[in-house]
Amino acid sequence: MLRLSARTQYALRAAVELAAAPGAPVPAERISAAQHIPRRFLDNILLQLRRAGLINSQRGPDGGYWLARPAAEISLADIILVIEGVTQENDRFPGVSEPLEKVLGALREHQNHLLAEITLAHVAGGSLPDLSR
Amino acid sequence: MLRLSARTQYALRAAVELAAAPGAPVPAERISAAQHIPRRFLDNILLQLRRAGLINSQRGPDGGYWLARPAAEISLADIILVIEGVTQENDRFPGVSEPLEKVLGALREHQNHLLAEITLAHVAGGSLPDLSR
DNA sequence: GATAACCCGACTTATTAAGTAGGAATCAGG
DNA sequence: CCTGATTCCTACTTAATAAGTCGGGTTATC
Repeated sequence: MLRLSARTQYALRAAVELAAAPGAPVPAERISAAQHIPRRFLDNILLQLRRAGLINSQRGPDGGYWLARPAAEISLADIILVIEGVTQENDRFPGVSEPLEKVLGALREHQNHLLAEITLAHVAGGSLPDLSR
Repeated sequence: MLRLSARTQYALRAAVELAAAPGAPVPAERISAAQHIPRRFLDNILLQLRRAGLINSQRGPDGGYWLARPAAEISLADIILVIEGVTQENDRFPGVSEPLEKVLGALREHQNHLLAEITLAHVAGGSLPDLSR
């Protein structure tokens, strides 16, 4: 079923936190406190997001992190993809069970579609698009 | 993201196999061969399905397993629920990330809805209902 | 040069997944 | 009532993944 690892959820929450504070670098410490994310673990995650080019960072006093693109141009799928990596598994459903592939495929497609629609701006702004589609 | 354990996939495939051979008991050995499922593991899974009341069994020669209800009355969700158990986790999304809860909720709901619609008869018969909803 | 921050790889620990093992119980046919 | 086919059941093993933790290094500002 649908399952997001703690790591992925943390990444999403951290990114939303950045989306909610545009303009100035946000230190990891503040994100950690606001979202209750273990500090060292968060470092780790932010590093991964930065390496993927989704966020930027600045060291030293008044340093911190900020989004590399406008919040409206970063989708939840972007972040999940970075954290979970490409899920390259094509399980075979032999014989009579073969239609199950279509079912799972449709499910994944819908999921990807929806997550690609929703941006950090939507979430941080509290105004989500229609979720029934 | 969407992920079904090997165990769950095996359970689905085994159930479809039963749906495709109504009337007579199907021995585990045949399911194992048709679906390439490790024999002992399959035993284990079928036992779980039986205990949940989804299938029946008969020991001895000409024994085997069969569906406890018509294939049209067993949904994929029924099977997944039995194997994965109730997923009782309500992760908190504090502060600005709170709307993420709605997003994940909507995703899960759509998933459950679709999986509750599709029955073993659909899959075994190869005629799936509209998957775009 | 002190302080505030990020940077980085490696390590640890707990849980879950995926199966395996060994046999006991049951049932049909001869 | 014996044999072989089959299910039933608990427990065990092994590998992978998840979820952090650790120890320090680097960079920037004042």
